[in-house]
Amino acid sequence: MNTETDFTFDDYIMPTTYANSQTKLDLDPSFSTAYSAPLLTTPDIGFLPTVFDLPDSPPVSTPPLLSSSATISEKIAKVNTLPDSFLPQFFQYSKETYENGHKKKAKRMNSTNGFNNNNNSNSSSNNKTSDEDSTDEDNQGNADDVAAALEMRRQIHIQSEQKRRAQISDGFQELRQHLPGCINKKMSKAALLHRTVQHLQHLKKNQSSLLTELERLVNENEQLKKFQDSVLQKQALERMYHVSM
DNA sequence: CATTTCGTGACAGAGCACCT
DNA sequence: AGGTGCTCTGTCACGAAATG
Repeated sequence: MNTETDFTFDDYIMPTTYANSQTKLDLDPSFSTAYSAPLLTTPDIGFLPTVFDLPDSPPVSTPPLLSSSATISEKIAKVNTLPDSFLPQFFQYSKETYENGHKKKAKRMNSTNGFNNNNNSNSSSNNKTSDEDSTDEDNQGNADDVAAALEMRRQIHIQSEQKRRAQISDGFQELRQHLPGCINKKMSKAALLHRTVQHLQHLKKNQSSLLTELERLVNENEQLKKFQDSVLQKQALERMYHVSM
């Protein structure tokens, strides 16, 4: 399990199928490493840490248990909080825009200056021609320049719109990849969005039931631990009684 | 025929230059 | 310093064309 700061998208989305419990719950590291004893497998729960370790050997020093309320609350908060490493994916485009800001500004300045310079050169040429009286050729040249500028602006606008649509399409394609049953399946964008909402609701429901089950197991483990302690205490007293006899 | 793709105009926001 | 005008960029909505 990754640390809280090293969180990936896959870690964030909890697995949907736990029925065949070959996949064990990915709990807190302290939980899985604390119990080196083999795990009891139960048909409904899937796994259960063994707390019954009752040979004559002295009681094993058990690591600190998960405190039911605090840890569960922490789990819930963790699951419902976006990890930092996930956030840049949302702001990727803005970040690129920010990082390229200076380049774009410079480019813009160059283009505007170039355009203005052209205009200035044109105006200067106009001044020259104004001395010689304006001719149809100059008017035609200005008209051509304006038309070229408009055409360039139009092409830029078209490319900008194409880029934007490509980003949207990529987003839908990526979304499709993450939705079970939607890969390589023909589905309209509206249906895809609807399916996404359904899937999110399903994940939230699964998450809720898993956290409930986790809480139940932690409580059960605490009860078993108390029972283990009482049994060990009883055994110790009986040993003392037999020795003194 | 529903859906997607594409070009286009309109608009908002940001940045810059120029003017007062 | 603040106002103004201009340009650029990104976004949205619309209609037409293309697609399956």
